[in-house]
Amino acid sequence: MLNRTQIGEILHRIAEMFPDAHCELIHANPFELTIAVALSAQCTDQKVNQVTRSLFQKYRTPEDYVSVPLEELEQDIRSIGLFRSKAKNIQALSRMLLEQYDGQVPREHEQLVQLPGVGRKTANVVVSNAFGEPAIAVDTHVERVSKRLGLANWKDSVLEVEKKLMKKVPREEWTQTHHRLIFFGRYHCKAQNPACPACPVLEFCREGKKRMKKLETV
DNA sequence: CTCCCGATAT
DNA sequence: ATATCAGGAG
Repeated sequence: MLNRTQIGEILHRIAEMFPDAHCELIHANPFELTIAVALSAQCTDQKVNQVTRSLFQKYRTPEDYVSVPLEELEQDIRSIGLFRSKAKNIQALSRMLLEQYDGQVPREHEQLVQLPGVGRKTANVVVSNAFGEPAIAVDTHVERVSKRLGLANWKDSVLEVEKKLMKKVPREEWTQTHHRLIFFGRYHCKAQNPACPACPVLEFCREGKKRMKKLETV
């Protein structure tokens, strides 16, 4: 549907819209980033930052997370949701870091996804934001935006969406593009009430045009 | 595929 | 009341 030129124009306009898109999870090192991303599943970045502000003061190393009872860590992250599985994962992840990696977060994607609670998306966020390795992490925003715009198909899995985006974008722009698509999805092309009437890429968006027609009939 | 789950927006 | 939020594991 979309040709090379159109895709380039779409990404260019989104880049102009959010020139300073970046990781909004507050962190001071790769370990904190890994914890923050693991906590961010089905939860807003704002809420994660609210919890990690105190969490990262109490827990600074993998040893710190392992040294408390599971129930205590659960209470410390309870307000984030999915807190039982996340607390268990964080302790197991910390143990694995201590046993296999001398307490350091590994730099390789292949090793990161072996950590409990770390899947493909989280690993991509860590390698790109903490270690400078180009990656496109497909989260709920990237998936929704890509499918609405027609950069991917509605039936595509998140892995298929990631592959299609990597093919359409130069490798050295993967991480920036990833952040811009997140900002675009979070602040403009939102899940509920997307701002189609004020959208700079409406002319390329099948879903947007469809939504505009529905607005006219009302 | 379902389950995990509290907080917030709509 | 319901949908959604930087998903991952079983």
